[in-house]
Amino acid sequence: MPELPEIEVLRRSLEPLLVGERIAGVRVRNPALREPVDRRRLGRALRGRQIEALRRRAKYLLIDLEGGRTLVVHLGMSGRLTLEPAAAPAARHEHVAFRLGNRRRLAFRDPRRFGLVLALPTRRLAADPHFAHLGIEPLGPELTGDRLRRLAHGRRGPVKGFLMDGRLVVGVGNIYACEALHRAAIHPRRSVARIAAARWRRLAAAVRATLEQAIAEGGTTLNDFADGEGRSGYFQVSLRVYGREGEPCRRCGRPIRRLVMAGRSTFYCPGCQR
DNA sequence: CGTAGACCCTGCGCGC
DNA sequence: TGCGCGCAGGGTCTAC
Repeated sequence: MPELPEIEVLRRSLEPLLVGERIAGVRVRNPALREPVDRRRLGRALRGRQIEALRRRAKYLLIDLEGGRTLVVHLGMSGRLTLEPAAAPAARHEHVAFRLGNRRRLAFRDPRRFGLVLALPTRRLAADPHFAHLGIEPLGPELTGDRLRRLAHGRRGPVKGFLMDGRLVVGVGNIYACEALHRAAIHPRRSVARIAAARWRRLAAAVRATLEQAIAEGGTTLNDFADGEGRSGYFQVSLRVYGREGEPCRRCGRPIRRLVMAGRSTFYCPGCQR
């Protein structure tokens, strides 16, 4: 499921279905996620409380409850969060389930268990270690070419790693880093020390446009979600380079290449990315 | 300090 | 058909 657009699409689709509902109970089948789930704390923080709002910070989904509590969910690499009929049997890897009052349950499924489920006091979210170090939101007004240029000051590494560093800019994962760099015509290996102001502006615009387009296209899977199928939206997104090794660049026709950076597949066009 | 690599874990598709 | 390998959208920690 997860890069920022997928979480944002999930947030928008769940919001009308969850706001006003009450969490009747929490069931933890397997607490061994990225951090161990504390059954008692989670149950005590959530049980009986009504859901007031759904927010997002970086790739974290924030479910605000009455009484100043927030349910924090991170999907890791393989997490899904879906609404199921209460009577439906639990799917494989459904590690946590939130029983709702409307004969449904909110099911957290995550085969690889890189995800996260915890409850925090709403007012202490920003200071919590999970959030305190996070960088700027790429869809907000903070993301400008000038801001990126200043963030890069004193750094030398490749621009792809810079984009994916959540302490600087949040929400840009491996797929959309590749996509945004192609849109901006910048080579993923280019050092941030060798990017001038105009190129930074191009990159900021490309990141924003890439994420916004993915959200718009992901929105078409909303109905899937409401049906409880929880299908990924990736197959709908028109990717320019990711997963297209050997196929022609849609801009210049040269074959897309794949290389490995920091252990992650990186796709780019050798013809038009400099 | 900034950066690269290992690691956490399961499932899937591929070549043999 | 079965097996081993490489790969997968995230984040954190350690070692240089």
